Amino acid sequence: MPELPEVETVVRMIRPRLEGRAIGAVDVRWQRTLGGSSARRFAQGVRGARIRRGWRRGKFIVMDLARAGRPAGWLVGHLRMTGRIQVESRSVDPGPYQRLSLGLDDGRTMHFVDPRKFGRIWFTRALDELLGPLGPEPLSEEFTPGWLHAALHARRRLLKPLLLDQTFVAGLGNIYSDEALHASRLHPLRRSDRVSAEEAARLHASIRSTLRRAILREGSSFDGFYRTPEGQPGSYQDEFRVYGRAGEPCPSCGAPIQRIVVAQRGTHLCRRCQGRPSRRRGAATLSAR
DNA sequence: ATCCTATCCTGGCTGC
DNA sequence: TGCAGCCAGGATAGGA
Repeated sequence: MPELPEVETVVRMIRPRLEGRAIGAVDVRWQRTLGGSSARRFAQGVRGARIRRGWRRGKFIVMDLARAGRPAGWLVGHLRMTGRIQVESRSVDPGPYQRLSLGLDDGRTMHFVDPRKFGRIWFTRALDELLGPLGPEPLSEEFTPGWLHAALHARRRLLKPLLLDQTFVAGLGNIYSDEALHASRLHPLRRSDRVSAEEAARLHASIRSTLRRAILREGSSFDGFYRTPEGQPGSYQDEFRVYGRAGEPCPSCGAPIQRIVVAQRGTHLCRRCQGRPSRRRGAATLSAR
């Protein structure tokens, strides 16, 4: 699923094809891709605008738009689970899952393709309404071990759902949360306010190294969905230590990887390496789906 | 404050 | 072979 490393890869690849281009024809094939906005309003916002710069915030793809050299709102995309962005010459058929297409002034077309229809593309003049709630970028200078420790103690949440919460830290999803927790030897059911400064520092380092390594590998592909805009799979799935490896031996200690369900998400861990969950009042949130 | 469930969606899988 | 039913998952809304 596209998480921070996949979205970063997409942005790096589409930037050179989109920056400087002006948007022409707007073709909306699935209304709800626009997230409630009307096709007319969307088209008015983007048609004729020029893309100045493309960048990433969390799992959002952001394109600064301009008209006559002046800022004119933003084109924002979120791939959710199965969204893809392809920039192709006009003759290339985007296939049956085409949801939205934007003509470009170099004769090419940017397609948003999304089998499961969860992805969204917005035009907005108030970028902060979309990005404002996000927590810090985990690869930014703002994200420090000290900040993480304090932030963990400001909440009383289980680690796994907290890492998935985009208002806590932006960009982690199910895969990289599991991988980072394993690398830091912390159980996904540990309570955030009971994590020591040393453990928080470990988690901080693990989140960063996992994401950086995954970016180098252009993300993870394993279910046929995620592909780079070049159409190539990423390769970080070859380095998964726990995700999707239930029953296989832990690469650190050899004990079998377990799969539990936390916050409705498949969660993978090594019980030997990652210790025990924090004791909670009442029964645990552990259910075997 | 935090948790849980349902919702949005479809392709792929399981089991009959 | 065909088909019903379940499952995955990011984000969010609403209820407990």
